[in-house]
Amino acid sequence: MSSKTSETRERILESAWKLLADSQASAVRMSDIAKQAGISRQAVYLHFPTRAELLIATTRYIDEVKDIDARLVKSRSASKGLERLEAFVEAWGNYIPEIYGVASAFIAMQTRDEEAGAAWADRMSAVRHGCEAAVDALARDGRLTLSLSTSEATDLLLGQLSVENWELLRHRCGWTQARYIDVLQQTVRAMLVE
Amino acid sequence: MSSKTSETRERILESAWKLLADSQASAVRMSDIAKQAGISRQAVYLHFPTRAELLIATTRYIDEVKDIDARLVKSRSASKGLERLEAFVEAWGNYIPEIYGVASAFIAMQTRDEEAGAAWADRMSAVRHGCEAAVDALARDGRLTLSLSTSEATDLLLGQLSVENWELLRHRCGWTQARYIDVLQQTVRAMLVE
DNA sequence: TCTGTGTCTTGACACCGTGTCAAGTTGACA
DNA sequence: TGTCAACTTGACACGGTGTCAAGACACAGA
Repeated sequence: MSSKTSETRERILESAWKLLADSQASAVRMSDIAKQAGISRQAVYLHFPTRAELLIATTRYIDEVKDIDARLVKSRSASKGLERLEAFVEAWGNYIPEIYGVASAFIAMQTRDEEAGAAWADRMSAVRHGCEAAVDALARDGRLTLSLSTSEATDLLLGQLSVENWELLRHRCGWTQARYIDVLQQTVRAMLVE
Repeated sequence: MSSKTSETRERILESAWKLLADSQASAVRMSDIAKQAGISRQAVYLHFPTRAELLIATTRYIDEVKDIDARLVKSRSASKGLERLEAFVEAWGNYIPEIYGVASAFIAMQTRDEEAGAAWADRMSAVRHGCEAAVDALARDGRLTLSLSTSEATDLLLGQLSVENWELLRHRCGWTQARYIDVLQQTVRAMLVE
């Protein structure tokens, strides 16, 4: 029964999401996810061939449920570069908490697992495109800092908006989410805008 | 024979350093290090109880050989805050390549290994002190951006000077080391200096 | 020269997590 | 009633860390 299949599949994805969200990411094992979903460990492998593929499917699932595209509309439709940049920082910066669990599982995994590394790199390249679009819009307005090429500015922005930087400020340094967004907008503006 | 002991110990540290420097950090196993040092895997455990302790000892060894303290003298002796900040960015930014191998082994390990996590956090707190000193000097000169507290400015600087950010720019984005230093000095100045 | 001690070797093993395999159960549907 | 797909149980291989025991070897001091 295909509805039964996708029901179980969804329960696995929900379980993975939940566990990754509240525990230390890489401490979540396949058996934990199975237990949470109320099925056997082997049943998980009937739906997802490897841990990496399960993580990949989980991010896609979150993107769907949390509607990443809708969050980016405001940024995409901004007419001025500066406006676009600030909307992008806000949208992505507020999306990081949603995916942080899965993200840190990927980050922990990417050193040992080729597939996970590729999947995460792919995801980051999508973020990079967002950064690039904002930087390009800024350059078109003639407001990009002169000493930076658009590609360098994009790289810097990507680093600023990295999950690792978010983790540092929010978790290790105890910033609030609101302050994180505020300061990042201000910082990025100081860095990139003439 | 204590001279023999420390000779082997040093050979292990050298081997760990070399392997971590040229391969993907977390792919380096205890047995690889043993082979490189020309001894058995078990002999490594006679000198270092765990992989984490070996990594810790390796960073200390590198600090000694590469004389981290000497590199920070210029920054510490700067009279103006801005001068201190730039010297610090240069010193630490140029030190990262030396320790990158071990650093990424720590970063990969910290999620699963409590001890490694603590050791790396400890190391980072030393860097934070350096950041803090630069920020304080800036504040004393009245040149710290008004919208930031000194602790926030310190956190931002730490993020900017993180190994993860260095890796992003140098490895994933292909920046040269010289450009990395240049741009970072400029960026950090734009972010923090009034 | 004998003996003790510290360093290292070989080889075995426990543990943990991932992924595989085989045989059996259950429930829905024709 | 028989078939098929989804799931279960239980076993196992693999790779990496860390432990343990028995023995080789060299060098010290009596």
